Amino acid sequence: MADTLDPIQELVIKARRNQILDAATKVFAEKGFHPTTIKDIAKEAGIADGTIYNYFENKTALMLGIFDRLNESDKRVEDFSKFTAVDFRSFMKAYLQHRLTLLQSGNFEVFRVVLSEIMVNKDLRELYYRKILEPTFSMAETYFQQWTAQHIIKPINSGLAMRAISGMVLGLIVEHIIGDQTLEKKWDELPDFLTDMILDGLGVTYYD
Amino acid sequence: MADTLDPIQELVIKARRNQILDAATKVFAEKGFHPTTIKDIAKEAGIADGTIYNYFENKTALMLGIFDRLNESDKRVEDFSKFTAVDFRSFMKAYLQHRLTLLQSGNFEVFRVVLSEIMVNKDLRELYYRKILEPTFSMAETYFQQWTAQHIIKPINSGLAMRAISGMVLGLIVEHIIGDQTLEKKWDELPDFLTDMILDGLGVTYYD
Amino acid sequence: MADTLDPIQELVIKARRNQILDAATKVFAEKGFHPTTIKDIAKEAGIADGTIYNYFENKTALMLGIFDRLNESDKRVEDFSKFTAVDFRSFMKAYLQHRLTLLQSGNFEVFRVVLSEIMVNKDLRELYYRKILEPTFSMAETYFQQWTAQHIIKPINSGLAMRAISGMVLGLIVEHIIGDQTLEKKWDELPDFLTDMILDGLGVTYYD
Amino acid sequence: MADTLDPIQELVIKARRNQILDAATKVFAEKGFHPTTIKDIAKEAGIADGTIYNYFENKTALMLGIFDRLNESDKRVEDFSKFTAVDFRSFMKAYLQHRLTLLQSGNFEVFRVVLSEIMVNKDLRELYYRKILEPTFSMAETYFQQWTAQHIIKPINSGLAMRAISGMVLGLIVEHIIGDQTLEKKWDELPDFLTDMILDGLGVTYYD
DNA sequence: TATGAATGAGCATTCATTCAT
DNA sequence: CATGAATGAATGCTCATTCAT
Repeated sequence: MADTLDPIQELVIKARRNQILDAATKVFAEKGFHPTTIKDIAKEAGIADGTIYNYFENKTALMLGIFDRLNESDKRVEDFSKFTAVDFRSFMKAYLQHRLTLLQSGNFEVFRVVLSEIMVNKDLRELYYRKILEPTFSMAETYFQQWTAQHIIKPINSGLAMRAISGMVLGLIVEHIIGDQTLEKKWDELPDFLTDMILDGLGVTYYD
Repeated sequence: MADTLDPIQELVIKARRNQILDAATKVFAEKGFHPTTIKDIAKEAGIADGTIYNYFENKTALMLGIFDRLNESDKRVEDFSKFTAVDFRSFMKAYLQHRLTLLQSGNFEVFRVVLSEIMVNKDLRELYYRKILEPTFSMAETYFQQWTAQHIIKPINSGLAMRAISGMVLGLIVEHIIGDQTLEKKWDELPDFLTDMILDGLGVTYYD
Repeated sequence: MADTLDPIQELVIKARRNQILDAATKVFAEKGFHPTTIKDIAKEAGIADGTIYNYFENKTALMLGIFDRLNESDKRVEDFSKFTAVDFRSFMKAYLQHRLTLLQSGNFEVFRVVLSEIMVNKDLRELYYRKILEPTFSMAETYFQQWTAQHIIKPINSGLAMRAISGMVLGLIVEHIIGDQTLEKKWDELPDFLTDMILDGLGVTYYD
Repeated sequence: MADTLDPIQELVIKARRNQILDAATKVFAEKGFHPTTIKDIAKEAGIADGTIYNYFENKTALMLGIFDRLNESDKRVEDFSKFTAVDFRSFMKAYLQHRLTLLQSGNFEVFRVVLSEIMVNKDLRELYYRKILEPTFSMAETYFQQWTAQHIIKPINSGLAMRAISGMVLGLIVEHIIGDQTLEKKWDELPDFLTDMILDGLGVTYYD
């Protein structure tokens, strides 16, 4: 009858969805997507199997849901304008800091599963590209062009530069996920280190 | 009866294994690991389901097998000493060139599946780390330390530098896998671009 | 508290039952008994799932309910005394007319489902036999015996004759249900045709 | 490799299919189509659940299979030319005899389930019409027209006559299925009785 | 009474793996 | 060794029914 939901109902529904996604996140992180059964998730959430299907179309939708939540928490960050800093170096440091910290506190485990599935599931992949990668790239490129115009950075291919930097972050995360101990230990040093490396390069003189 | 195999037998076995792995590689690349059935692979290889189990313990072992073959072909490359170049810049360019070209010609699809599974499967992950990442890192670090000593590159944390660079390559591959069009188009420009970026940095002056 | 229901309450209940049965009839007719879910019916009726269980024991009881309503509307007709006609031929025509028209205007679809379920569900089958077939047969047989005594029809086995005739009607309905186009087109000619056939036979002479 | 099967293999497959269909027939007859589980059938057949799926696409295909077997056994009969008799009356008697006997010896139970499902399942219904009803009707009509031309029967609408007669048979079967005791007891008298009724009619004189 | 979220038993189907031939 | 039929455990998902509100 009513097209719109009682706002309280809406809250309850959101809470239940989150409860389920929390459980799914935890179990997926532990066992991976495919080996996890709906029963596993239901048990973890302390509800019946069937209840999950009142809130999610199917198992894949759970992945989507987790993905969306990651996405939401990302969005709050990804606005570069937040990183207002006096100079470019500080800006880059702040950005890297943020990006690399995001995954700590258990998020590594989720990201492991989500990224794994993204790589292999076309729908998820396209979603990830459209909702995250593309917007980020687009915004970042604008900034790079401004900085270039302001002679803050060299007049390089901003599209590639930005992809290289974000790729570097992504790759480091993957290496961390795969179990590299050095990265695990020195993760906090990365923002500083990478900033210097990106801005100044490794070469001993700038004309090398 | 015999502890050692007839060398001809051994060849036949190796050939059969490769035949199966070729099929598995193809089907995994098309459908992903979990959605692929043993029957799919058997059909692709033109043999019976059961035959596969004469050559591989189970489905996971097929993944391992594919992984090992990638590994083998990697090994032939990964020896940095091959990249003997007059100067460091040329060396870096050659290395990146090699690393980035490796995945072309259909290998992207396999790598997509293998990496996806590596991220999520503990055994595979450890194997990957132990057999590939760690040796590479170890060798690379040695080189970096030499270069530092020779004042070819700045005296930075060679462990992090090398992880950042290989991470960048890995991340760019992942971004490519995920479907980024810009990377697809400009893939060939990357070795040059990245070399400059890594050596000289993006900053407009080296003291910025 | 009260053993007897407020007559208004009773009306309300009857109305609600009918509302539900209307919905059930419609959906059963469209999708069949087993494929139809309680939710389907509730949605069609514009009420909640649970409400249905305030009026019907379970899903089967809905079938029973539909069946009973068909039964009721049948009863009003099945009294042969209604078909008072000057002669036997007119009587038979009127009866067949009535029987064959009964299912038109959407009732074919319901009957399809009900009959299908009757054939397979023991309870329903017995109910159908006890409440409909047997009484009808019983009444019809009485009439046949009268007609025989009055030399209106031949002195044949009235039990078989009557079963043959009603069987013919039933069979034609089933053939129609199954999708015979000829019957669909010529349905209206049947009363006349069948009457002649039943009374005069197909043989070219009566002593043939 | 081989497109054609080893003829022995083919026999084995046919035997296994029949074994499964025997079991399915039995259990369907006992419990009806929907309430029967694959496990029920597998248990009855003495094989594993999964084995059934090596021989049949899905549960519905089992119904189809049963239907096809009924169909086959029907075909051997339905050729009217078999019923060569000196006169039409003998012919009709032989035909009815055959038709009504066909379902005895346990076949009633199968037919109950098959017909029930036919009424409600569109695919099955169309199949039944196309493979059985239509060909039968078509052949029968030809015969009726011949008989009419030979003045053996009255010049009536042969399409309707034949549908009425086969409908009568079908309806009597349904009435029997539903549990009518009279029909059960007098089933054997039907061929004679119906023949007379069809040819001579019930009316006391042919001009009534 | 009406609601509809929660339940969980139940089922069709899949598929890795085995093993007799 | 090769085969492929047989296996049966495992799982995603459905849906009749209940019951707290």
